[in-house]
Amino acid sequence: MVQRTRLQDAECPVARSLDAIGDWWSLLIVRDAFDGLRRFGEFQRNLGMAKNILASRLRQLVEHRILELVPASDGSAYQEYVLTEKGRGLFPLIVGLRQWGEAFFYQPGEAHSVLVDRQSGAPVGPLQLRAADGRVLGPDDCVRVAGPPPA
Amino acid sequence: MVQRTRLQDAECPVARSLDAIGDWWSLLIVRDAFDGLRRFGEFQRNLGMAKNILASRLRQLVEHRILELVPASDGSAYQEYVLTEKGRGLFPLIVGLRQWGEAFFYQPGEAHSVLVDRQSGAPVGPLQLRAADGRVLGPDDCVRVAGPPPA
DNA sequence: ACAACCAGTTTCATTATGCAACCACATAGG
DNA sequence: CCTATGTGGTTGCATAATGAAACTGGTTGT
Repeated sequence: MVQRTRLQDAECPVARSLDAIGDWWSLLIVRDAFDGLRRFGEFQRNLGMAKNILASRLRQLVEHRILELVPASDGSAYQEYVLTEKGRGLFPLIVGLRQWGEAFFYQPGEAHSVLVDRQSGAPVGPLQLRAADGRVLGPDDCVRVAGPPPA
Repeated sequence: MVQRTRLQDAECPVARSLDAIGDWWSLLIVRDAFDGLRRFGEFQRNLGMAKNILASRLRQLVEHRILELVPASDGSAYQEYVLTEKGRGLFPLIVGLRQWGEAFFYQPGEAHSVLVDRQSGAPVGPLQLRAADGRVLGPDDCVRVAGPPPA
């Protein structure tokens, strides 16, 4: 079992998120879930990870309501792990990881899988943060400020 | 030292990214760096983590060229850790973690820090992935496809 | 010169990870 | 019905990562 709330600093949403998915395997499992994997064995074969660790991570992800167990879609007596709404909320994060990896870990011309828009078949654009008026914001355009005192 | 390339699956950019920043502390250090922290002691006090672990993480982050060491800005003989361009590229990821945390780990009305646009002072909008034509894309609007065979 | 501070390293105990073997139940074949 | 195989785990044990605390060596303030 993974420790929780290691931070005095848990009023920061980033820390709370990392507490749930901050270990090495969890996001890879979630990535595979976005790719349509559902069964214990599928995750295990695709990730090549130890079964006990996978079992433990899946348990955590279910506890955190990122995945949920549903009856198998093929009619067998087994169960499947599927993303909840909360789990699907991780989509921008997975895309962020992917785009950062693409930008900084590949030689120009080195092959890797790409994310494409289903409708056009064209690669997706970069993740963007925008201000209320539509300006795209970079790191220097933002500040973190203390939460509003409870109105 | 942390193991590298644990995955047969390293042709996936998500896996390469996680190999660099997939442990618990690294992204919190990067978050603090975005907030302007630069010195060993600042990170250590703010995160409350063991000094040996912090030293090891900072070393990794420097090796990965996410942080770099520069002479201290206050003129002292010490050094400071600052984000490189690659490190600054993690901005959308940190924002993604923050927004996911805000959306799913707080009760309505529970206080937390917020990210605001410097110019307007208003909270930033949600991270968005867009298609080439500007449509906002969700998880179901995208597919991962194998990288183009080297043209 | 001396005390406090800064940025670590070292040592050692605790915890997590990973491999391999094992096991219960489900399904498939004969 | 009986057996063989696949699925989805658990258990035990070795190894690796983590963490707390003490220690160190250079720096700074007085």
